[in-house]
Amino acid sequence: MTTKPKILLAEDDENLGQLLHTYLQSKGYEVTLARNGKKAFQSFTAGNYTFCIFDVMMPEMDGFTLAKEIRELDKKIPILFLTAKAMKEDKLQGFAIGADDYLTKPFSMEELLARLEAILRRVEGPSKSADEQLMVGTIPYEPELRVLHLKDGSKKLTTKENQLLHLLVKNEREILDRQSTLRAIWGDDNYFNGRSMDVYIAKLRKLLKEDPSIEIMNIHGKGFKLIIK
Amino acid sequence: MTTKPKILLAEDDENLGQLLHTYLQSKGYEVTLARNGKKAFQSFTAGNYTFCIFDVMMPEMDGFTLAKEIRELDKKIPILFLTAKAMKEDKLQGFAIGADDYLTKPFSMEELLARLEAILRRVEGPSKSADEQLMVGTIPYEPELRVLHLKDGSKKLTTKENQLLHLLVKNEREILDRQSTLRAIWGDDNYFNGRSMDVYIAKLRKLLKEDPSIEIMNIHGKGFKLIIK
DNA sequence: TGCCCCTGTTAAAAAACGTTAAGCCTAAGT
DNA sequence: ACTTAGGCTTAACGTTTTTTAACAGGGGCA
Repeated sequence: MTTKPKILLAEDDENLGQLLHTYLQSKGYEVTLARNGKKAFQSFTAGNYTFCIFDVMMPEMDGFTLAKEIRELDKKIPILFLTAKAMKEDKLQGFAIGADDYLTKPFSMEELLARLEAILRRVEGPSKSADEQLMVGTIPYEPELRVLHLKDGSKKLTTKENQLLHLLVKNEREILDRQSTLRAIWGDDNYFNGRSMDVYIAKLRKLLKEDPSIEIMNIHGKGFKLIIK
Repeated sequence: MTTKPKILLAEDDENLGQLLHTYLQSKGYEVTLARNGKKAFQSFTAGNYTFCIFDVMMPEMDGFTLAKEIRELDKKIPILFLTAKAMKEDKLQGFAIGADDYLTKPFSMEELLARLEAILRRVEGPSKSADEQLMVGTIPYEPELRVLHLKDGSKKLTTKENQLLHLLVKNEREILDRQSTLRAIWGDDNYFNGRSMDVYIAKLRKLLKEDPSIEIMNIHGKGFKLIIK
């Protein structure tokens, strides 16, 4: 099966819902967005889905109950939960085990995508590899292999260099928010991690200097933005 | 056709444990009985199981936590819980959704068997049973026999080499978390075991060098990742 | 203008990892 | 009991990666 996976997304928050919808679509998934559990359930029975993402807290029918109902119909479809931060540990535990995965709000899109793809990979077998070849300006870049193909030989990136560059590239022409980025890569946005990030921005700038049309622009007080002229 | 499924049974009650053990064996399963969660975890990492049955209440490490640790290493292995009757509803819910199934004590052997086989039937798919022949890049690898078929003869792996390689292979393209791995194979993630693991990574790298498309990549501060280019 | 906070950059310090070899333990054979 | 061999751990040393420090500009705003 090489068709793109169909994802059922149940999220009542308009903003987050739309955001996830467009993001996942841009990553090549076919997404159905349902505003509550009941609608989600209806969609589920109508369509042929390969993956579910449910917000736990929703009107009409919560993600919990929804999952239960769906498990009645399909015992093996992967379900990923989005849970509120305030959720109690012992409840979370329940999810952690049985749900295929769960994410605590707030989370980064990248994190969601990573988890999702990890699960899909397992379920579908190692048939397709996400071994994409991106371009940063004129420079070929393979994020999975952490390699940048510069004119004078290939440069292996370090973990952090790669994470940061990958984020920049995936969000080309969009502001990469300082705080979110720090939380995504460093786990915490304290002062020192911030400085560390600045150091890595400098490193990347130096690496990418070979193509003068590439610019990592600073948006004062906001973050960075990758621009290809 | 596959060989008989290997079941990991974790149950602290001697009587019930023995009973289930013999019963399941008589039904054609290969069963390993662990008396507590910690031992179960060790067994899990040592052997190649297709199914788990965990008592929720156990000394050392409860079935809950056990499942959580195991899910770090194998996202799709079916887990069936045995729960006490007195268990609270909302905790049960957690299980109900995510666990592949659960049984409330007391239950009949027949019931257990029925559920077990129901799950196995629907999971079956690409049956990854014992004595399978995996491929690491172009190198044939038999985890059960702990043998790697290199160009210049077969190499018998040591216990640790095999455990680590098996984990890497099962989690190809995914990060193998340092801590989880250490707990899984060494039982404890202290400094020295960490260094020991690094030594084994070096050994594996040397062994697998014959296929240059194989890379054991380090994710700084996180763990390792097996990548086949 | 002057001040403060944010960023740019380089270098030093610290932490994590890579690798080889020596030590230690255990189990098997004598 | 002695010896040997294999497997695992610890030590030692080298390298890489990341963080922290230090200093130098800049941007925005009173």
